[in-house]
Amino acid sequence: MKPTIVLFGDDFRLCDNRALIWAAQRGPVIPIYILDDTNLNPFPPGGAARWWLQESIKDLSASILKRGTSLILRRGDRYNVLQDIINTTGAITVTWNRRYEPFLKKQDETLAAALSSNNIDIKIHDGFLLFDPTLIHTQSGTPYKVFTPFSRACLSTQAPPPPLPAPLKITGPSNLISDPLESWKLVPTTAQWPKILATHWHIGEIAAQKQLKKFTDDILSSYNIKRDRPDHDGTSRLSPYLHFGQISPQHIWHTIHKAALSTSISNASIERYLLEILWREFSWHLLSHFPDLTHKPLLDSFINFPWRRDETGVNAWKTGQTGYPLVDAGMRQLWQTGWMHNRVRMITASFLVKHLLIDWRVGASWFWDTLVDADLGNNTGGWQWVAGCGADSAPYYRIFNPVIQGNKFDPDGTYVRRYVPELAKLNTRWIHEPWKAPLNELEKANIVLGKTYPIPIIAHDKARERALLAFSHLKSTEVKPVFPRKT
DNA sequence: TGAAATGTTGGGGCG
DNA sequence: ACGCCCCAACATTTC
Repeated sequence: MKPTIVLFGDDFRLCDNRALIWAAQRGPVIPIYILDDTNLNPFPPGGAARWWLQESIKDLSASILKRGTSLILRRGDRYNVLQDIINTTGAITVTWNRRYEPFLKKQDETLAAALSSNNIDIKIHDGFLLFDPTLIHTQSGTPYKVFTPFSRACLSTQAPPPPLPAPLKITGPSNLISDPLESWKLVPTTAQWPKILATHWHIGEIAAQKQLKKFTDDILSSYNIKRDRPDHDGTSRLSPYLHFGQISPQHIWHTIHKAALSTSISNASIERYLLEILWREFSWHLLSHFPDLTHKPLLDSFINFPWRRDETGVNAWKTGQTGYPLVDAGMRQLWQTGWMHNRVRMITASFLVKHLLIDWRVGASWFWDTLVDADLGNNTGGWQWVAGCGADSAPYYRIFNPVIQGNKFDPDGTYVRRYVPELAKLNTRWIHEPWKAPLNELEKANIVLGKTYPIPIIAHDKARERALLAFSHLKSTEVKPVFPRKT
């Protein structure tokens, strides 16, 4: 029996890895990960993601080794590398799980065509999304551009297949050359930040499953209430695992449904979480249908929007020095931990786009570089949503007030105090608006505004007024709202 | 999965 | 008993 080459991509798992499981059932397997940085990928993984990638490769290597063979690491053009392996092993079949990042998708299609023309059998499996984007569409056959009907369509179609167990044994040739992972230099060896990130995360397939269990056991029951509270650990924190395929969305989907049956978890929490998973699905389906969305607004009216250029403002935003405690806490959480609470993502993004009138792509690219869960579908969808130029997105006049949001979702200031320690001693009354605190209150807390903590780089009411004016010019060309159809 | 402005209501103080 | 003002609480509309 000739070996089957399993080409790993964004699927660093054995469990429910359909390409791997399919190959292992047929016979010998050559699992391989190819780092292809010879190409012109417009969205190569950023710093934080490269760190997670490196750790994921280590984890996958170890677990494949336990099952009986080795993960082969190679760097270079994917076609050339595969041809080399094919020539030395006599393999005639290559399999992988489908990818959806526009550039990678195209690259995979080219690869499949090239190998096929050399009489290599290609078998492509699914597992990154719950539903096939070509199968979820409106009655007229067009992609959904509004979330609610999209989610309804997902929920009323055939349920995703249950996850498959990991292959017990993987056999394969053991004489293949593999690069030492260190030689790829995915992460700078001298930098401090990877060490700091490492204190916040456990990476790997087992870690992903543990996190899912922790979520369903301890967090899910109050998800509906706590998911908006950055001061609580109320979210799933599964995003990086999901992005790197250390857990499949099918696995999550079925686990959540099981939890809904066997425990007293409220329907509201279950439904809320499933909707969040479907937002991911929505973003990816849209990106799959409109591959330009990574750099082009869905709404044409935004194409010539006069975004401001403001190096100083962008820098204050990136480093968490805007003078708005909640915004700064979020941006610092991002830098320190490679992750930011979802509500705070909306608030910080809104601040950049609406208060500072900076192009959403500037923010998207910073998130892309710093998030361990940097995910082209979610990131693109999220930023277009905030900017108001995407599908079913926030209207232009929805401008988050960081003070109100802070009082509402971080009422004790716990989150701000954690990430903006220079404000830690400030009375809760002023924690989200230190510029209004009486001088003696600031003194008591050892704060000198403008020295130990910045004065707001822009006044909220002025910024709001300016944004409303700027965005209101779009109105005339805005897409008209859809009215209910006559039946 | 906003916020601010504007409108409405109703209870209490008071002449 | 009544009208009037004030204003908080809530509702609606506007950005």
